[in-house]
Amino acid sequence: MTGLKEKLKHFLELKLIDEIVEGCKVMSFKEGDVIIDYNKEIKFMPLIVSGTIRVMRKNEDGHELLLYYLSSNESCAMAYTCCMEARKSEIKAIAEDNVELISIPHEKLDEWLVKYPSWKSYIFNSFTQRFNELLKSLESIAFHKLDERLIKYLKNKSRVTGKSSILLSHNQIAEEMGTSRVVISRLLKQLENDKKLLLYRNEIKLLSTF
DNA sequence: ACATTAATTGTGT
DNA sequence: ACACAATTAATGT
Repeated sequence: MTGLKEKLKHFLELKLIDEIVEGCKVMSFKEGDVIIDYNKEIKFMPLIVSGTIRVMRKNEDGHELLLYYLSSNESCAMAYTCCMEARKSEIKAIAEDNVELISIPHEKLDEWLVKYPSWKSYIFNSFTQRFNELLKSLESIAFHKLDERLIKYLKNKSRVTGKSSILLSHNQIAEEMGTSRVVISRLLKQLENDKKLLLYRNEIKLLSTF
């Protein structure tokens, strides 16, 4: 708990940190646990202390695709919007590994927004960050640059796992990106020919040139 | 050790 | 996108 204070110090003011430590619960999740599910009321906004969370969204045709990852000191922009009006969740959040997070009661969100400038800029920053990400992927989709999206996906995956090997089948990658397996296989093959990575069964090794 | 089967990956149309 | 071939891993005998 003391280490937690240290981490928050860098971007939140002290009085706010005290309030967080006083009034907020710390929750733990194991790999694969569902933290937030579709159509559930979101009563807490998560602030990740350690571990990483995968945020998914279901399409009209029932297919799930990956929105983004959340790791240390990040929070969920989607959860925030839902919390404010106590709306039902449009997303699903799954623990990618063991996760510790602070759950912030939704009553506090408004209150802190006017009370603490650092909270306001923290929330604002995480929104613009997500917004820019979405703009970039929108651009990629508009120009059919699936290869760029795949590269970002792989980089992301290796960042959150901390490993240069990605242990997934082409099919799982395709599902998370909302495409077909064949195109992923072909793109990966090209990347392998360009000496960017090595392909094995259920494993992709990223090379230093990646 | 070998055969069978299932799952993953590669490729052409 | 689809179909099929090739490869690899898993399991049983």
